[in-house]
Amino acid sequence: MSKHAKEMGVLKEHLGKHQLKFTRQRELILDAFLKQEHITAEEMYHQLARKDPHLGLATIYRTLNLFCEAGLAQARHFGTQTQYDNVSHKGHHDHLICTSCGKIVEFENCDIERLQEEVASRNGFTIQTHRLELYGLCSRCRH
Amino acid sequence: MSKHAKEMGVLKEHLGKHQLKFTRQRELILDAFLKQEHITAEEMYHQLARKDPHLGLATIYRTLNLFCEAGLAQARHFGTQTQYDNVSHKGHHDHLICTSCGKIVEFENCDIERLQEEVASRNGFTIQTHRLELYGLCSRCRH
DNA sequence: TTCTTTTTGATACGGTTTATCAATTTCAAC
DNA sequence: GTTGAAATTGATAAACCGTATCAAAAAGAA
Repeated sequence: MSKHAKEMGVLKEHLGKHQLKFTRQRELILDAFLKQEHITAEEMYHQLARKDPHLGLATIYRTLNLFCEAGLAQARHFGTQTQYDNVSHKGHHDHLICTSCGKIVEFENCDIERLQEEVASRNGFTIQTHRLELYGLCSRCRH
Repeated sequence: MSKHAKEMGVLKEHLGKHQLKFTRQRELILDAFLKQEHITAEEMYHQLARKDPHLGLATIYRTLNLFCEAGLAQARHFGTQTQYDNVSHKGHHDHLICTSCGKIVEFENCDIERLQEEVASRNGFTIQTHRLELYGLCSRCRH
């Protein structure tokens, strides 16, 4: 039984529902993806080049977008690149980002999440996921 | 006295401090920008094409970025494009986004903002801006 | 007006992501 | 296990957004 059996199951269920196929590449990419907190397609391309030198960049992009549709990943446009966040790994985490040095601090706050639910239900929405990013200066860069 | 005298003053002060010049284009773009809640460079390009067919896209980008530096605007990567938000117009607004039909509802919530400040200061950060997006199903799409 | 500095507009460019398509792989039906 | 229809892959071309470049024009102080 694989380390990522649960997520592999989520993927297979999504594939089944959409007449898509389970391939060696999709398995390989999911395994690598789940070891990360967040990663770009380019980073994953280089990382997997050792395991499979013929794995194409387009396949990485396609597969990471597939993960988003399956609810396993979440795309986040950061600067000029797209970060793919690992959603299944642990509870959702939000980001504090220093606009000067790029430092990223992850955090979780139940109170904020509860208020989000409130806002959503007040507007008739059911939340599936969310994204919260706070941009500012870290203590070092403020001086 | 123009309708946007205050913001025009903010711009002029920024220009003065940085040895930059007040131009017809900057005035034109600021006037158009302040009438919007948020806009992309491309949208503004088409919108202003009627008033000044020779206004270049590069100038729009440069000027909107200038507004960000002056604190009048705020860039936000939304989908593949960059949205420039009108900061002076009113308080920051966040988004509720339906993942099924694409409907977008804007909202503001002081309690959430206060908690954000708390999280930031606990981590030694000073917030400059933030971004909060809630993804889910609207009442119509849930059924 | 003059002269220096900044800005503009047109377009080339760079980096990221998607589209294209022939060859390959999957997988359900035999 | 073969077969065959349908989906996927890999390589690369193309699209897209935003920035850099640079000669010509405009701003603004002297």
